[in-house]
Amino acid sequence: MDMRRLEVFYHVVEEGGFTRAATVMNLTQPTLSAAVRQLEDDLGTQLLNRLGREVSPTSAGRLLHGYARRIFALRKKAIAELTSLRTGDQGELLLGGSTIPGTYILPRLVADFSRQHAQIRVSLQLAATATIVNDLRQQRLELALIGGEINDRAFEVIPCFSDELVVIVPFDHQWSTGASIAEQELNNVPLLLRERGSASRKVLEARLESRGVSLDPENMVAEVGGNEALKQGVLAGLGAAVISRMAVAGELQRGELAELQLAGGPLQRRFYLLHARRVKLSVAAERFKSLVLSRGRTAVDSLDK
Amino acid sequence: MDMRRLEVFYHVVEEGGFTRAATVMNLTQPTLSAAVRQLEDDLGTQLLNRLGREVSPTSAGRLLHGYARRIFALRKKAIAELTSLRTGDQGELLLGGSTIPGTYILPRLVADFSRQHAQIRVSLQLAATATIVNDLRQQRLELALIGGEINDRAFEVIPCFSDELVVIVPFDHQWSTGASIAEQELNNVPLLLRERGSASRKVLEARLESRGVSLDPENMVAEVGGNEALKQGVLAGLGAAVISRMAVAGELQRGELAELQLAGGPLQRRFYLLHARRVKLSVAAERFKSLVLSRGRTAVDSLDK
DNA sequence: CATATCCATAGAAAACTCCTATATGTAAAA
DNA sequence: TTTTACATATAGGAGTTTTCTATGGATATG
Repeated sequence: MDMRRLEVFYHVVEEGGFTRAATVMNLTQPTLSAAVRQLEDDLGTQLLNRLGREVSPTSAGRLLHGYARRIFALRKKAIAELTSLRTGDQGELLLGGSTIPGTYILPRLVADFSRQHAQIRVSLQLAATATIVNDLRQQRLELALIGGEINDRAFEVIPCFSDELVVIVPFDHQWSTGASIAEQELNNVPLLLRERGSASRKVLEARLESRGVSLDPENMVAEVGGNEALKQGVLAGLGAAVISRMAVAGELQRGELAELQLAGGPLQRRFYLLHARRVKLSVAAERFKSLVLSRGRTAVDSLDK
Repeated sequence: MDMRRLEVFYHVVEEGGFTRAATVMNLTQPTLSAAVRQLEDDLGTQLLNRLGREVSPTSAGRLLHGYARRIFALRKKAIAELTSLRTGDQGELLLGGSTIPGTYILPRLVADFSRQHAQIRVSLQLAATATIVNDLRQQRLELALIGGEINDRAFEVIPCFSDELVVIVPFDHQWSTGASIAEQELNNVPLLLRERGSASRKVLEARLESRGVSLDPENMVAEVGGNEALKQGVLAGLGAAVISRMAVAGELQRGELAELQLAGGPLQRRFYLLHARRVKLSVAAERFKSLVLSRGRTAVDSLDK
């Protein structure tokens, strides 16, 4: 069943005649005549009773007209929704975040964004960097902010926001009065570490390597699979740890944990905003990207110096 | 938004690629490429992300695909319903009947028809002949069985079924023993009549006129607007009446009323099956028409002799 | 009975659809 | 990295379809 002809038929019924319908559709009457006849041939059913003055649908015609109305209403609605999606009035935004940015950075950005774009549903998935990247590739996510570095030309990667890893000890630790320690001294105390492969641990190891120090396995009290658990371990007095400042900002301020300066200077790390290069961003995602960059770009620029 | 292109887009998403969709649609891949591109231009929105290996919809594309699925499902359903309507498997039949045929003939026919075509909803409207004819003209009814004669080439009129008007008197009436009376004798007893213009009255007046008799207004006890009321009047002993045999068959059999033979022979009248000539009958109506004619045609043939 | 109005038909012009051939790009294999 | 396989994009032309103009036929109205 040809949709164009169905549309002609629909208008003919709606206007109660070929000539009137032709006017509405900006076509000529013979065109509509032919279209309806072809539709009737196609369906093998007479759809209209042609009376002299006007035209009325047969029972088959009434049935079909009901369907046609629903079909063209759907089309109209689809166009309207596409338009409002194109102008960014509504839509869905699927975000991903690795642990630190997903916990301490994105929630605030999402809140601000949602306030400005109440019609856009935002979903934020927290997961390991590798999972996030995979979901981006399969388009289960559109945009993500992660901690690990990505070297894949399939993704557009924009450095964005930064974080400092700090050495923390319990507030009553022997070092808690010392303002600064050398990197090698980390081997002199029980140390809690994140798991091998985590971004935090990579940054720490890179710093130690540049100083010619390697971690003494004897000192590792625990390998912990999460920043919160790591923090709890230090709070419990198990030892020292290197952790994102964002994760312990509260505890440091309240004096529950003490912070030490590393001799080699602050341990900086970057976060990265990324999305699949070939997937066109939705208007919503484009807007969120702008928001993230306007907030997080300046912080990175200072790191580059 | 062109429906043909929407259909192409729908299949491309459904099959996950242009080439596969082209195979399914019996078209070539460049055709689909062009169609989707034109659809995207038309809507001003990118609908598909063309990755190297395969193709996936953008968020706009997913939205549109949902609508497309519903639209084409509706079309499919419409075709299915039209087909079952064309083969007469289901549908609606709007019948009309004037008093006598609508009360004493059509109900039985409708019952038989419904038993054979359980899927077809039948509605039967009883009304005066003029109302029925008007409803046929406006297509509120498809087919009707009436008593009055119609002279309008807009209708196909088929004589069908017949009825006899009989003279009835109360069972204890002075005439109730007499087997036959002359027409002019009707003026010698109180007479109940149907209203002027009713088909029954026209038939009676025509017979009297052919005998050179006219009704004596003095004798008319009542002009009654309905056969049932007329019958009750005679049963109550108000006088004699001329009425359809069908309306009093039970009373005659039970001896509650007595029947007289007119000297001029039985007063026959015909019924007519009719429908608007220009309106194509539905399959259901066509079948009902056949049923009516097979039952009612023979009875009429005998009248023509 | 003439007139106005509406639908059907015929044939030609315009538009579009679809195809073939080819280019380009991507992902997996050598 | 280069090759191979596979997928989409592009260009131009053949074929079909759509649409138009002109005209004829049927019906209701004055």
